[in-house]
Amino acid sequence: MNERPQHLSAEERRAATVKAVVDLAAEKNPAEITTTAIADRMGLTQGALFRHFPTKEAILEATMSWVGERLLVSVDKAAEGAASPAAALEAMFMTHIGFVAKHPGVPRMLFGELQRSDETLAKRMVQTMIRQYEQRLRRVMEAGKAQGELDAELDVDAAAVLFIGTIQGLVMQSLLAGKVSRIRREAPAVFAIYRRGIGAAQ
Amino acid sequence: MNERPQHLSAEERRAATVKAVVDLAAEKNPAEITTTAIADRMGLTQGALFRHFPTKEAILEATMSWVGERLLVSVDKAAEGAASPAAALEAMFMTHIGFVAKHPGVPRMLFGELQRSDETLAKRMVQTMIRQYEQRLRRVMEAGKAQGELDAELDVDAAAVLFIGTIQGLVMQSLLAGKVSRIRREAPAVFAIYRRGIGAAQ
DNA sequence: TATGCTAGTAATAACTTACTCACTTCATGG
DNA sequence: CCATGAAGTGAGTAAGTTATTACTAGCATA
Repeated sequence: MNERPQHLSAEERRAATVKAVVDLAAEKNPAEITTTAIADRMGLTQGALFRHFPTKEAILEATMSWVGERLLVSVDKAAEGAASPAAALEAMFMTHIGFVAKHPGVPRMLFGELQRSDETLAKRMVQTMIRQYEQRLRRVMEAGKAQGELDAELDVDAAAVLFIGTIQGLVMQSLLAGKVSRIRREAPAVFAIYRRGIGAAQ
Repeated sequence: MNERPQHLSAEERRAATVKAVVDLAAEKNPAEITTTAIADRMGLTQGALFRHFPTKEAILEATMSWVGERLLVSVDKAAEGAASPAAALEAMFMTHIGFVAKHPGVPRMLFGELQRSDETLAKRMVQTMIRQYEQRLRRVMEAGKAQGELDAELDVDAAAVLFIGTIQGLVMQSLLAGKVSRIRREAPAVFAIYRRGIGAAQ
């Protein structure tokens, strides 16, 4: 669990902390991630964390920032290379699923953060991120409608909600089964139904 | 917050406790529901709770049991009265959404329970409940396939996952917006897309 | 090599949590 | 009407939480 501590620069240490949080979230309830657990994972004493972050909140903020950037960037990149709006949606979906399969703790943390009753910065960061994500989805879908690939009557707001729900459903399934591997295997079939729901009539 | 305490029978007190937990979950992070918060809500001292439940875990188990019964029964009843498999699915969906709108804390608690790393009884109860739910969905969908109302090629496992994800997406949206009212308004449009995804080709 | 700075330690303060228990209050049947 | 058992009180405990701080180890460079 804990190796011998090594001197890292402040920047490296902050990055290592974020990585530790993301890793821990994959293994246990994000609500149970204590500063002690983070420090143990890094082979550090608990107090040392507060050399680099003023509060635990700040650790969560840094983690949300990391997640937001990585996820949006990779999803954007996937959409860019696609030949059509529908292909872009599928690429976004599969990239997102790949990200989640690689970092299973991420969707749990996001959902957990959204549940918090107090209005923290970390929570607002998650809200902003999801809204940006939805905006991207709506844009692609509007393009799909315009060129006739998607249903002309499609309610893009509802479709964006369902897109995210589709992923959430797969995450829930992986929690049920206790293993993340299923998520990758089941994703195509689930997306196929979604794709059919938004597509133009045959 | 707390009224004057009244003497209740053990059975009534246990029921009141479950209700307090469900209510609290609607307002705050389920992870933050402490025994003190529950007792306060009931106008009781914290120690009194342990006259009726041996542990906090037992309180959660009782709550999960309450949720499971109520949800499954009302969904079953909705499906029974439907004219066709597709109508049954829609009735189940709308009933489920109605339940969630009435008890917004419920889906959060279920998800939170699934996230727990330790194998508690409450967690296993949630797993069992969702599996039963999926089984009912699959049965209705198979009937829909058989009579040609649903796509003959439909992957019912994936469709069941997506059904639950559809609800989960709406819950997430209500967390984003901070109000539950939206969920009822947006549900029909989201279900319409889902319905289209599983329906027979035109 | 000496010096100054940064990272890390370890003890602990301040607080919260679930749970316990000796005692008190209540309500109801003989 | 009062004895008795159940429900409730409130003070307490042990364990665990974030955060603070006096001190130490390690690195870079003048």
